[in-house]
Amino acid sequence: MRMLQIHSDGFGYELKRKAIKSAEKVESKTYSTDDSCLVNFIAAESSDEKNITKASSLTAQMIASAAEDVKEKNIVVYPWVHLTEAPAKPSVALKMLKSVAKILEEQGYNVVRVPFGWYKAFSIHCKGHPLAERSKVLDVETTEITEEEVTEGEDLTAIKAEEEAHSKFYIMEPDGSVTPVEKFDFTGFEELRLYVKYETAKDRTASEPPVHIEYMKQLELVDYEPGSDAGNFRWPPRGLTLKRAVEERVIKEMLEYGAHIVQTPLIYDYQHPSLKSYLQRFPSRQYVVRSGDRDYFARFSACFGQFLMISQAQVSYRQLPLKIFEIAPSFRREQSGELAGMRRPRAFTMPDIHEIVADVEMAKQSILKQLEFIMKLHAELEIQYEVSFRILRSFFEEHRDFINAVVARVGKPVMIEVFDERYAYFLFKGEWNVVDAQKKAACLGTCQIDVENSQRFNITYIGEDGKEHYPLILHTSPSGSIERILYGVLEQAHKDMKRGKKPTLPLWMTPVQLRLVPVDDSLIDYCVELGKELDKYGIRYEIDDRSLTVGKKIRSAEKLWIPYICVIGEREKKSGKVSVRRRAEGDQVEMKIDDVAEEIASKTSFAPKQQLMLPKMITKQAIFSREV
RNA sequence: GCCUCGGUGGCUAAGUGGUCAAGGCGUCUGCCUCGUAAGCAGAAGAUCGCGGGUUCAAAUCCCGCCCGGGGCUCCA
Repeated sequence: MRMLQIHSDGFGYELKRKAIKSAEKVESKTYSTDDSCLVNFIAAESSDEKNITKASSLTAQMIASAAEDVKEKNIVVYPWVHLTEAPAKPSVALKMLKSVAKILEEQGYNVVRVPFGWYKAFSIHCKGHPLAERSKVLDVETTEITEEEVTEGEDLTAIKAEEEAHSKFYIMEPDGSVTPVEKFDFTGFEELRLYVKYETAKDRTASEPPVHIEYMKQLELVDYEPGSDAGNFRWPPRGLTLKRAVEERVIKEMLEYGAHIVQTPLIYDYQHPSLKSYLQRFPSRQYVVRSGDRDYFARFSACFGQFLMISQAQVSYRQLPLKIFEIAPSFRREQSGELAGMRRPRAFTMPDIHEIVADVEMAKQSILKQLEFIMKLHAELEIQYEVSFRILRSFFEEHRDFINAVVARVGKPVMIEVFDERYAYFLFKGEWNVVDAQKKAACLGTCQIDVENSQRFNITYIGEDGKEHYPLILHTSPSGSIERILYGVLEQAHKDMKRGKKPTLPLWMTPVQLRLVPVDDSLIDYCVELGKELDKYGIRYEIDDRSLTVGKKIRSAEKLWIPYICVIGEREKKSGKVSVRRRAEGDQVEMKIDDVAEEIASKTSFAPKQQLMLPKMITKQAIFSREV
């Protein structure tokens, strides 16, 4: 906000014509007074948009203080955009000026607010005393520091630092060579080209909706819930089956990695000292939960719950690296315009592991180990992904061998962002991204070296010397949120379809792996018998017991992308085999039911057995959003 | 949050001021007992997102709100 203040003998204006479409409606086009008044020409700036309330109240404060100095009760608030080169949007400016006027009125001043959005003539007569002409500049953020009560350790400079930090983008190849992105030959790396373009040029135009949204409804996986807040989804049984299958898969991997599995609360106290400080890092995007006369926020990640838990645990150097894992919902109240299906919801399920390490050396070793499960899980998603690393320049230069080893393990060219000043809690961050049909990118897995939060949350371990030490913390999501995974696999299915392949979901997570299709009603009982064999292998199947033609039943199963469709008639009952349509192979073969089960089981042996979470008989299943 | 486009039975979708709001899918009933992507016939199902306004008359025009898509911004 910028402001020119004139203490004047009298003031008048006349509206000439509208300067902008959204000019305020007015009753009278002229105003004039001979009374003494303090005229404030005010320009709202784009920086004020970050916190209009604060900007308004500080501006009002400045005016009141100036009015106090010259003992003036009459105030004129005059919108004058020409004071700044970075004006706020008109709507914001108007909101702010209205708010300033209101605050001053409440304090007992006589306020005249000059209409917004008009070309005006005005007359003024400056009193000419030493305090009669003054100008003020308000920076919402820096002023906030001096005006607000700030507890020790709070770091308000971070957000600003992030804006000002400047960084360079490179492509790093598995052999360790580094090329600035603008000089790299992307031939053969089309998705990496798109990803880099998205990250650096910030080209974000899309005309079509994200393709996964259509599929998520048709396949009856997940759907909007108009009765909830935007970005909070409902999961019908097919989708829930998939979600659980993925969750259980990640949990299994984390247990094998040696993690402690925990669960922590969903809501947290705004007033808790560590959390208060942590929240200063981030814009206010929290869901607020009112309980009694106190406010809590719904967690936006699993970090604090785990940090608070570890900070009160007994940890010895003998247990390092110590691994804590949790998978549970998190909530971020993103701006409504940012929401986009499963790419960006407001409620999501995030697998989150925190690894406590003694020092940078141990951190590097652990990262190399984490890379193994991150790479493995992403491979199991059967999606194309692009990897990037964001690294503090000093760390990049001092640990070049480590960076080389990391990129070599990824095994293909990656994007590297090297930044000069640390703008967040990490000095090293890896991201595994998908690029979708809209040419937009979103991050799945991530791993970060956090050098800040052990102090903030007072997390310590007892070293060999018997003394307390602050560790480093590795923040890692082995797979990204379940919602993002679904987004990734559906977008991948779309890419496959464009290349002429039938779209599929990975066999281990697809809700129904096999459907038994009897050619007529008399064979339903036999299908139930066959189902018992499938149960022995933990195969997820259902039986199409509807009275439909075989063609119709096949079509129905194909529309749901069911990977194995088994047709059963008298012939099969006699031969003891079933006729199998295999989606991935695109063929039709005669097999014994045990062999089909064996095949599915062996292709999915790495995943825990997951039950299908609805009745097996299709006539007993409600229709939520599938077509047939 | 701002800008912009949209919302019509469970799904899809025609209708842009004037009779009982078209069709398709699905659902239900009956027939057919069926061999690898849509068998036949009939029936039920809609306060046209919600609220207000303009008009003799509103799904249709205007205002506000809710939900969704896209853009800006943002992405801990």
